Amino acid sequence: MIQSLRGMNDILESQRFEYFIEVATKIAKNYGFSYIETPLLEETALFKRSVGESSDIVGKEMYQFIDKGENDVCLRPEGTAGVVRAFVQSKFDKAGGTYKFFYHGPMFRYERPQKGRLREFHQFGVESFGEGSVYEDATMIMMIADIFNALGIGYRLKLNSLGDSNCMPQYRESLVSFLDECIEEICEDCQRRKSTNPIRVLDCKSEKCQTLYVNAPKLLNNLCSVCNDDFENLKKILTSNNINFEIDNHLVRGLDYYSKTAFEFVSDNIGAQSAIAGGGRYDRLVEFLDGKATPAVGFAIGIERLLELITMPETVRDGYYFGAMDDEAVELVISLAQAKRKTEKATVSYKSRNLKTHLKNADKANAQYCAIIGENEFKENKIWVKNLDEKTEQIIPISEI
RNA sequence: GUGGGAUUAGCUCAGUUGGUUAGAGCACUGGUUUGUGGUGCCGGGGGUCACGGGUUCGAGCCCCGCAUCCCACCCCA
Repeated sequence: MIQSLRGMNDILESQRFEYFIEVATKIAKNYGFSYIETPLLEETALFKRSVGESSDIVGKEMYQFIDKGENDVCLRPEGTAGVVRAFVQSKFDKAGGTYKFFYHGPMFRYERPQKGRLREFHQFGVESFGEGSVYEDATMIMMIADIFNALGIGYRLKLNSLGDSNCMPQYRESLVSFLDECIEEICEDCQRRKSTNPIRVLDCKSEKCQTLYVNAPKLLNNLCSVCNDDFENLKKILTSNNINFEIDNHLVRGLDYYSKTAFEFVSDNIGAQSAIAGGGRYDRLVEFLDGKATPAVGFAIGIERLLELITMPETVRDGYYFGAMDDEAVELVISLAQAKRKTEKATVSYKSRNLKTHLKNADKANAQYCAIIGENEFKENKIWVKNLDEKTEQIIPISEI
């Protein structure tokens, strides 16, 4: 038997999946976002320059290969880079103004699979270009909160600010000199991080490192006045809109392009892979990808991780089930179902059955009405219709069904 | 990439110290004295015990390998 590749699943819980897309799409549109779809395959350089070569995603997790035209390409490991590429390629950066996109689709990362971590997984994401106000950051967070609330998903929101090109380099320097002082005591990973992306040491899982970093310079204490004011405003607007959050000094997003606001929504009910949404501001990325400097902010939601957390709406009976009790009436009920489908859902049994079996089948099919032609009805050109919710039934002429 | 656990029917799982023809519940399917479902009763089909080797008179059970899933690390949505 041929199996799907490791970490790549068929989507069989399609009702939950569809319902999530439906709810998230509706809310994103309410916030003024419109749908964008970009290719699954992109030039490898796109991700090297945006996500960053120091990240694990680019460093060791990409499905990368040389195609038949000798292009170095890879399956997208995340969604933002492609949207930014499309934004720049379409010259929206030069046109100016604001642009707001949402998307959903598969992402690919070659990782060891476990619960909540697949090699092909699906994200719903949103990107906003041209809006530098921190209120847009707050709006992003409120949009996610709306989506999760609509789906009945509980969460905790972690918040941090990474600073901008003004204060971040300075902070990085003081962090590196701090690391130099305790270089002998920190773990191997952190020693490597010191040169590749020092900020990431803050997120180190080693207890020993974390004990040492208690005395490390704090991001939030080193923000410039602009970043600090923005962060204060962000907290204020979230509070006044009843969004609960916790400040997490160690929240460092794993992609290199983030600056200023960084946030992560986590769930305590799905195991170790607890991040269900993450995002932040990336004001420099458009420039990195050869566009005109444009402020931007976005987020992504991991759909598979949410699926089991979604509270589905109660299913209601819907449509018709048609059946016949004698072979000679089967073709007639097929025609009736065919006509009914112009306006409603209709299923039909191709086999003649006794009434009890038809009712069972109609119930299983979750039909609202069970419409049956038996011996008597067939003679009289009538059909027996039962409302399965109200348990009422009537016999009506076939022309009236 | 590292460490640990698991894998028996479509699903959830039993299966004794290695010993005839591998079981249950659910699901599916057929019937159930007169045409009434979601909740009665009786029957039926369905298994290369993940896969490949090995030990043994004999392996679902013991050993080795491998694949996948799960858990933790790591990473992140």
